[in-house]
Amino acid sequence: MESEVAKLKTARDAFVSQWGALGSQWGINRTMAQIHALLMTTNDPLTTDEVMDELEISRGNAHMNLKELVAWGLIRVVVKKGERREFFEAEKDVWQIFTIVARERKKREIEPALTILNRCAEETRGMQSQEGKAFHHQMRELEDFVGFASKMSDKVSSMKHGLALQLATKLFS
Amino acid sequence: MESEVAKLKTARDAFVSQWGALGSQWGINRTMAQIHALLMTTNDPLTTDEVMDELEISRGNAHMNLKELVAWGLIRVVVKKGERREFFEAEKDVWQIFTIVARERKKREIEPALTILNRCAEETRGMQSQEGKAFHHQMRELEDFVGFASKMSDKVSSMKHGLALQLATKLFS
DNA sequence: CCATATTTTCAATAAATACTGAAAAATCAA
DNA sequence: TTGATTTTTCAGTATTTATTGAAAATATGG
Repeated sequence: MESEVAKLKTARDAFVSQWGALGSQWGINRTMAQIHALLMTTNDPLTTDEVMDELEISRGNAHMNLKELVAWGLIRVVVKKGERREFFEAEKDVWQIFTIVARERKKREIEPALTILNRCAEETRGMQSQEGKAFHHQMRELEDFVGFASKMSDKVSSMKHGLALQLATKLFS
Repeated sequence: MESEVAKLKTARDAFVSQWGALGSQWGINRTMAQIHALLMTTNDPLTTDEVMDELEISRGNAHMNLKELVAWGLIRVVVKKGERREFFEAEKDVWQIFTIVARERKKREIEPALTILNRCAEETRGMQSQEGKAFHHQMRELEDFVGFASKMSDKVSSMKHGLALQLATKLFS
């Protein structure tokens, strides 16, 4: 019979590997998603070398992706007294994770779209032709909708976990 | 002075090109996003050859991406009487576009995540060690949250545009 | 200041993804 | 059934993105 320790290792490895594969779908690179998965399921903070060993990746790769995760706010640098090396630990609260990802996606996906739509709408304002009017109208429709989504994203992200859950439950029960 | 027709062409080209660039961020390939942008801002349905000419892409590329957009439901095939070729036209309603994209993202991003989380949680159920319990707990937390997001996505997608807007407005005003 | 540990950078390379173009298959009208 | 038109497929190629590994830069303790 397999020991609990071995089973846990298997489960964690599966999680890390598959979360990494999912990362691609999310527009996050595989290694970044794997490191995040690893740290989310590790109690003690890890060093760069431990991450390298665990995922069998190069130092450069580990370093770049750790820094990127820190920049997102999904992991933190931990300093241990008497230790020269840096340690990394993940934010584990799901609502925090969600709001961080939502904020990042808004920045990358929603805001640039708004900029484009606004510019295209402005440049075609007051056009006389049927074609021009139709284009302008379509740009405005998209702009309104994306702008609305942007505001919704802000509102939801700024809520506390409990409140959001409560609200949603009431709404849809 | 530039004619309105010329200005419109410039605006549309900018939209197509930049919407395509945005597509990458969204996990949609550039050409697919460009074709979608082109058809969203064109009144009359276009043939494969017109799309090829407009975007300066190969037949294979145009064909594949048109079919993919049809599979998503973002564009439709139109048959004109007396015409042997197929024409394509885009869904222009923003709420429709949103629900289609939301459904597709749920399928690609949320459902596979749920499967992974559920399996990892099940495989570590009842573990005795501190580490095992912590892992199991983290998987459950993530599973609950993602499951909740999945339900929310369904509910919102099934609403009519007006209703969703009204609801959201009331909520956040 | 020196020796050593650690972090950071980045050119070269590998891997993944998208695109082309031409051939094959399917469709249609006569 | 034939020949012309249109759609579909896909091997080869190009482009983009991710990763390596080693050198350079930085930080630390003595």
